[in-house]
Amino acid sequence: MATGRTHRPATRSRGIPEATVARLPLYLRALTALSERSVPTVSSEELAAAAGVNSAKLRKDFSYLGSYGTRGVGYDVEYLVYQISRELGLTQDWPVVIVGIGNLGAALANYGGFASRGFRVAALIDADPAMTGRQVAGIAVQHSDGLEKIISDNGVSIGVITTPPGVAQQVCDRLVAAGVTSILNFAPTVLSVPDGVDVRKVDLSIELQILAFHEQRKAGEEAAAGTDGGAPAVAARGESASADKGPDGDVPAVMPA
Amino acid sequence: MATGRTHRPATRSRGIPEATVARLPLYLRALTALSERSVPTVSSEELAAAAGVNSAKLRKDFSYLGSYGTRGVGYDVEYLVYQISRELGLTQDWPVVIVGIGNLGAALANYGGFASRGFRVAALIDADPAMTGRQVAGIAVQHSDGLEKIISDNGVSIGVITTPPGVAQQVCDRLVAAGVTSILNFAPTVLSVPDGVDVRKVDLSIELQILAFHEQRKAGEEAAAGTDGGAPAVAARGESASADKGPDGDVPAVMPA
DNA sequence: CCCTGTGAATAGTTTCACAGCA
DNA sequence: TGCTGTGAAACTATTCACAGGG
Repeated sequence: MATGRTHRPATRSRGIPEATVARLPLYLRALTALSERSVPTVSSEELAAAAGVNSAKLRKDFSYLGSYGTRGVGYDVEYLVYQISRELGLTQDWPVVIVGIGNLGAALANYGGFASRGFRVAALIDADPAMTGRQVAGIAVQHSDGLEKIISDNGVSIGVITTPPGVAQQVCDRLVAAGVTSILNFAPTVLSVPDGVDVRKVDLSIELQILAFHEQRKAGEEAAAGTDGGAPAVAARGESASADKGPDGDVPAVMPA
Repeated sequence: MATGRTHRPATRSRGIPEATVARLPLYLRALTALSERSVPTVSSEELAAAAGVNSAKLRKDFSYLGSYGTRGVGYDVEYLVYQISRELGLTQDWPVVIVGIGNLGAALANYGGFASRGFRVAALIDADPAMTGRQVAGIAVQHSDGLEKIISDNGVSIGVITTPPGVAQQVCDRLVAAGVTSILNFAPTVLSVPDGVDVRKVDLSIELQILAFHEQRKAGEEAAAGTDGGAPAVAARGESASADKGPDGDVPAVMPA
């Protein structure tokens, strides 16, 4: 696996922390909303509130991009929209393919948030011949036989996998072999990819499980409180009852790896 | 708004780090697969590979749960499945409602990963009268007028929001008022909730944007043929605006695999 | 003054490396 | 001997608090 090789000489002129990168889209969305309301400038405090983070964090994040604010005033909304877009690479066009057109694939194809950023759904691909030719979100579904050609004809470097888990790895392999170097995986499987290929995963049930964990803590917390009969207290072995967890509104997206 | 508690006791007891909690579902999935293949025990090295993490991390994670392994041997698969399930609160039944039955809501309703864990879709709710009564994943969609009654009748404490962003906050408010204390939000909006309510969000376009960021770096990388000479003033100061990307070193893969 | 930008302090996470038990 | 469990070190991220420009 990862082989610890390359020990980056720590050259860090332009090294934006992962945690910051993961928040840039958040700021961008908030800024876009302000822009649509023709708000000209915004303070770190206001923008932070709109993005759901705290202002010190936001200022620190922006400091990695450069000094784009004006002391005593705030940030110019349009300028910041542009800078963040550029930093994220959204000023260019990213053709994307979605493989596996079930409900989830269709949901993604219809999702407005893609087109409004730099993403363009170049193709929808499915292995089921019955799906081929069907229109989803105004795009004709193509059969997976042509996957390689579709990738190279469209210069696709980002692929989205929304197939059943059983075929996700082989779809992934084909995507990578065809030239895709970034994959967003919705299938509940661990994908293995060669060095140089990025994978991010979104796992629907993991998020729920994390919520359940915290929910359970809450339930245990009100120890003596006789709540409704809806929640059966599971009394396993010697339980701890003390649970403490900073409730916390701003948990970033899915999970930085 | 961190308000809430000052700081946790922090000492020993039962404070499992968030990062660890977020990985437990991953381990659980890998273990479940092993269990289905009737594998009796597994070493940290093997399990880590299956879950896509490194073994030191996995052992550290497990050490927060207790000492469930056997030195020189590994972990008992069934026992660990049980322990993790219990820790995550999956040994109890979690009725869940999904609000907003578009493609995404339907995808979630059909998602097998829920039922197989402790989650049960108690109701599908939509504001569109045309959806009411329609069957999705074998469950009849109910109108949102009855939301409060559905929540309390079923003792629901976890809600999933898959509505358009414009109505997400009001749906959220109603869920919370009706007693929901954990929310999984798929709408691209920042939800505000009272203290004590957990919100996690899954944002499809954010993930793509993060990929685009790294993808852009890769593309610019070949330009950096010249060795990055002496590190410029560490301060990252100066060198403001302009200059499209002065890409440098590599960005490690998001997920070593 | 107000608000940004940022060093310094703190908190949280990962990795190392090895003691110790089956 | 082989593998877990865990302190300690290294690294990353967040928060504080204030210097300093507008």
